[in-house]
Amino acid sequence: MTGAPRLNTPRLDAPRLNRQVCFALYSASKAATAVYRPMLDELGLTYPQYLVMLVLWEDQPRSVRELGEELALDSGTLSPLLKRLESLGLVERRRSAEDERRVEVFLTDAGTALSAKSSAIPQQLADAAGLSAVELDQLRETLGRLTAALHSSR
Amino acid sequence: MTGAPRLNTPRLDAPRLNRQVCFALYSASKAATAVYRPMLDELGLTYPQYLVMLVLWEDQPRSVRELGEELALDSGTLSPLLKRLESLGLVERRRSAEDERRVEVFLTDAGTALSAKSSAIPQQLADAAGLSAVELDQLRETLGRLTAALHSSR
DNA sequence: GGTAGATAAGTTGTGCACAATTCAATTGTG
DNA sequence: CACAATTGAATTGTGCACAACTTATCTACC
Repeated sequence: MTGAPRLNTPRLDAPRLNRQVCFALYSASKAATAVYRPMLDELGLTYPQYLVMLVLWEDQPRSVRELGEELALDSGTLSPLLKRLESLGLVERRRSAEDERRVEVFLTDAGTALSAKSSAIPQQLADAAGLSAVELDQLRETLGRLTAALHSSR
Repeated sequence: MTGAPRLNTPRLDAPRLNRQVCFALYSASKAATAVYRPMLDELGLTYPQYLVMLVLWEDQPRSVRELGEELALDSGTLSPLLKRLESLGLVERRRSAEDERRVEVFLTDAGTALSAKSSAIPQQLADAAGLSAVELDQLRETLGRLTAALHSSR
């Protein structure tokens, strides 16, 4: 491996490309939440609130810290969001008995029941995406590697 | 084309997959802006402000409406953002003489000069992304199709 | 030329997202 | 045991993002 670096693929304009990729990411993410919005409106949820409910539907209770790790959100975002979910009657927050610093988030019956109402949403999104299952899988994999690389670069 | 529908690729769990893709999108977008943040801090810009400057560096003046079309942002987001750029001394806003409904956004000398200081950012991002130029190109293309499909589904 | 409808920008209100700070509870160490 | 450092959650402040609304201007059509 000596000599001048030489790419075995056509040289692309990486900086401009990268800018386009970052904007494409920002743009696609906004477009996806815009498609979610009318569906989630019927549940009375925002997209971040829906993400929290998805985590809780998988396993509960979860502490605020655990939710934050799963979703990459800090307490500054989660604390008021969870208060809104609580005032909607979907979750309850209780101080942990073992460690009184921790706040455990539980689903209420209404919170558990909401899962059924949300079951059609993923398929609707998949339909709106206009990509094949294989493409979606590849996209998810690439985005996962990208996110990991971006995090490790800090 | 008769008979039961049959996919020529392994059946993947589209709903769960799709949920993962949407979260991966949301997550990657946040990770990218987090990598931008310390670089943009040195310019005194946020990521959305940087996007506006990128558009203006390409061609100016631009009306608020034109900026909104390029970036998919409405006046509720752009009006206060542009005021902040103006108070930073980077842009100027003037009512158009031909159409007094329009507000034209111009770069100041300081705004033009900032372009040079930002020139290293795209390459730094490309480095942090950890993907090849070909992968970035494919990602951009897929995201573009995804965004278009999501928009047309509304 | 007068008026209805469309368009451009701004304002208001709600809800993230995140940095920085605060406070209480817990853990580790001498 | 004491107490410094750490951890978990909440609070404060700034800046998007977007829906809904307001105001001013412009265009079309009569």
